Amino acid sequence: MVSLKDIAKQAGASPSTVSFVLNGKEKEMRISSPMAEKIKEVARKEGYQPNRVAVSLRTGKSKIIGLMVDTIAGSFFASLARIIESEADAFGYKIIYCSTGNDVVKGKELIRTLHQSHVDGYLIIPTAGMESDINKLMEAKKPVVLMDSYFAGTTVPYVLVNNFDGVSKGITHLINKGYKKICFVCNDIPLIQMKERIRGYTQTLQENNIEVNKQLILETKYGGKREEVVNEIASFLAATKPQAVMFAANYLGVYGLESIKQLQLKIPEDIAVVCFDDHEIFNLHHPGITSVKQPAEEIAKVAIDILMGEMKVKKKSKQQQLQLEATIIERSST
Amino acid sequence: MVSLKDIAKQAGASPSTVSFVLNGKEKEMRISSPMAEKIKEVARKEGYQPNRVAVSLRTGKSKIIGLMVDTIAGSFFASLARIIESEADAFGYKIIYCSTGNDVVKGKELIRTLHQSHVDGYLIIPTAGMESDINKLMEAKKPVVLMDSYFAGTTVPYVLVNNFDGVSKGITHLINKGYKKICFVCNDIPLIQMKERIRGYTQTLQENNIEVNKQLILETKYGGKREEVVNEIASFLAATKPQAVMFAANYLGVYGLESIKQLQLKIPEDIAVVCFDDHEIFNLHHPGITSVKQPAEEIAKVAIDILMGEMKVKKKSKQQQLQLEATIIERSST
DNA sequence: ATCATTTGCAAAATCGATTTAGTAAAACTA
DNA sequence: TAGTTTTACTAAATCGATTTTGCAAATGAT
Repeated sequence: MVSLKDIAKQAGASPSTVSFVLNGKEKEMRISSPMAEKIKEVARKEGYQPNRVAVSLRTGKSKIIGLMVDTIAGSFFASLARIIESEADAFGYKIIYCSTGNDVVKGKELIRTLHQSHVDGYLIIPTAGMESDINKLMEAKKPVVLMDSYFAGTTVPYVLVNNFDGVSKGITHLINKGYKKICFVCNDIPLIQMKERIRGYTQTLQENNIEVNKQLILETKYGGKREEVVNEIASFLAATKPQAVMFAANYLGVYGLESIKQLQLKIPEDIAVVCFDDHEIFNLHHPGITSVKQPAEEIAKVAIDILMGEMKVKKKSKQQQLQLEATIIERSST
Repeated sequence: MVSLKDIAKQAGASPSTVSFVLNGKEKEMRISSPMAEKIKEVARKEGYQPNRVAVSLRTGKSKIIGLMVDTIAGSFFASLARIIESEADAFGYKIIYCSTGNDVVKGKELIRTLHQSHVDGYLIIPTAGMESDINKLMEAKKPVVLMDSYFAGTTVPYVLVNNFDGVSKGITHLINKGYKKICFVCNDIPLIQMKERIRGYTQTLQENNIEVNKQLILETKYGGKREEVVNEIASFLAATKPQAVMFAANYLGVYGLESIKQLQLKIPEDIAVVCFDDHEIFNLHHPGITSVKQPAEEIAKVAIDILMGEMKVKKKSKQQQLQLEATIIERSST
């Protein structure tokens, strides 16, 4: 690899002069234009590329953003990742992905690794138990933006869908279609977004003068085996016999469809279905499954914007904590 | 951040001594055990973590592997990524993901960025036009392993499914079920794996004494809009009226199911379906779609193994270029 | 003509580790 | 006891950039 020193030697200049010129400080450092031209010429000819590791060591900046997610396989992540990558690229930043696999210990380790690797900023989809680590990052003045969830009462910036309103839209849609006995299937993730979704369910029913029956809420174990969850949902639906069901997450919807298939129920005749968070499968399924779609692209864009503000790459956004609107996609399941 | 120098000061030793001890070279450098213990004690107490950037600059090693894929959203990638990450972790390596979005220019840029970031090794799912860049990496003696595809006639190590045999298994399965008029839907990616899949189709038919009719092969444009491809497949199937169809990639299968839905054909009564490369949707679909599953986990493991061999982290694998067996998953579509 | 500025660049310090070369003191040898 | 070897470290060079300080030569002011 050709180094700055090599360029200096070839151009008959000192390394400092070369650095000034190639970093656009020739005016400021009053380098003569013949000298500057010579240096640029040599650098171009030799295809000089600065050693990012050296730059990072000296400047303390890596131009890299760490993106931590629970699982890299999810479809929500997939839609986020593409946008985040291209948005970051526009600011000259690269992304390092890593997944915690919903393992707190691994999450802590990863934060440490990213920290050691001197990433300039963090985009995190937090899992339970990460609050303290994230607070440490904040104390260390590291730019952090959370996505998909957040911790109540902190000043950590976040961007996520309005979970309460999203579920409310789904439930309202069902009520408007005439369904009264509506089940809700969620999981036991101890994060705020799930609480919000449950609140969206109960409160919307109340507002429509429908009595809330706790028996109609199923809280499945998060991380449970697919088969077990499918069976759990099946027996729940068999026992409660609702007119409609709303699933609180797309994977629950996918599992739920399997349960419904098992029970040989017809959608929407025997049971209407709505799911929070869209999935390709819902579109392809026969009949199509009505779902509440998260504004993934917008979330990604806003998150990067806030982060760039924190990193002083652009001017700071006024709003650091916000919830974006979900939209309902009507298909044939309701 | 606490640095090696700080530890040295606190322990009353020189930075070099601290470095020796913390890198397990105390014997070799005959550091006295009281001194060594003191240093370890201080390092532990202060929670010292070496600055990876500095280490990387000095040693030229980053303990990072670059993983380049065409798109991060694909399900094949999702299954690969998890395994690759955990396998690499076992060797103390981290993964940087990046996606080319099937853009040759972006791919070239990314290789340069990774190179500048001093990644120790490359795992690449190559796209058309990357051959020269990959050859350059090989010339520079960089450890590279290709996945999912390869370039004929080069010595670049690769791991992928046996595409020929995989398709052959699918077609054989259809023939055994009694289907004779079998269509094949593929795309125009100019990569070897697609050629192999087409060869798998034609050759298997021939071996079973079924005449190959070029009219029964549809080559869709890769990267075409979903709707257009769906319509293209629909009119193709309407025109050819086959007893069975095999799709050469899982996204084609997904699109194809939509086409079939459009045509209001019943699976498998009106048309039997097999797809190369499994997808969650095929399991959930009613009826389930028979597919040929790639051994994604094995591919990931073997790729990492070869790469570690190249990087001299473990002893070199004997075989550097290999194709793994696909397995057929029988569902109700055939 | 003399002193003060400005110009144009180079020297050297720095980031935080690793690694080679060097060096007192202790131990051993003859 | 003088010379050699071993022990137990430390000093300094190094990786490749950035950035502060320094310093002749040219220019300007009086």
